[in-house]
Amino acid sequence: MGITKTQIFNTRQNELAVIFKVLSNPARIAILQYISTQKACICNDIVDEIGLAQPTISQHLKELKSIDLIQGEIDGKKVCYCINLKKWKEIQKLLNSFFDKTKFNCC
Amino acid sequence: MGITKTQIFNTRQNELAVIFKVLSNPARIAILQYISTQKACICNDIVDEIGLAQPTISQHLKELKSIDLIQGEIDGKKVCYCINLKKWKEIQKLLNSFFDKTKFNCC
DNA sequence: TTTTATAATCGTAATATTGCAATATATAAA
DNA sequence: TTTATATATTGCAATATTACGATTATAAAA
Repeated sequence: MGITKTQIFNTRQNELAVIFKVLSNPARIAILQYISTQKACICNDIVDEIGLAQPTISQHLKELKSIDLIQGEIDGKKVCYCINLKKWKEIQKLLNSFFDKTKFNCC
Repeated sequence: MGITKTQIFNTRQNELAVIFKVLSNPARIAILQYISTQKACICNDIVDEIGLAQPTISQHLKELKSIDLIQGEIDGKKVCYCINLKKWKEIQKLLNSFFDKTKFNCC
């Protein structure tokens, strides 16, 4: 088939899967790391920094935005991308909760 | 194209992406949660528990095994799947390190 | 207004993922 | 040995993802 059967899982499970999916690409990991190291709100040097074409980067940024992990502020003809600190910490907490709640009663 | 350009990213970035990819499916999340709630080393009631066909579950288990997140011990004609506690904690630490190292100097 | 620069969107090719039926394998029970 | 049960593997159809060229939209600069 090719389509994930989200209907048979609960909201939390699907939510976790979506977050993990957004993070499941090295380009998006690299973009997040790069954005976070910039002192000023540096924008599409991302294209120069990462070795991918501009439409590709733009698409990855869109996916990161889809879960609010980053925000883009328009600054003239440039767009300034920043990590959404609130969401970032929220997600970290959510993932830790997943890892902590999974118990090891077995073997 | 359709292929991720892993060559242009570093080992850590690719490693993180692979871990996130394995976790990026609600069936695999559900399997991990189910395995972890079982007191005894219960095996493939997983198929009955999750609403997916046996070959599909088998494939998901294989992917979870690919990063050593679970282990399967053969017990007669059954196989007993358990979470690999060591790896589990290792991955949690790795993800936290990723989340912690990402700074917020921006906006 | 025209040009230039920046970033988003569209369309598409290559490849990956999801899920399942059919089949294979392996072990236990009869 | 035969049969039944549990799990893995194979092959395939449907769909998703990745990447990029071409194009479009927007705004600053000339």
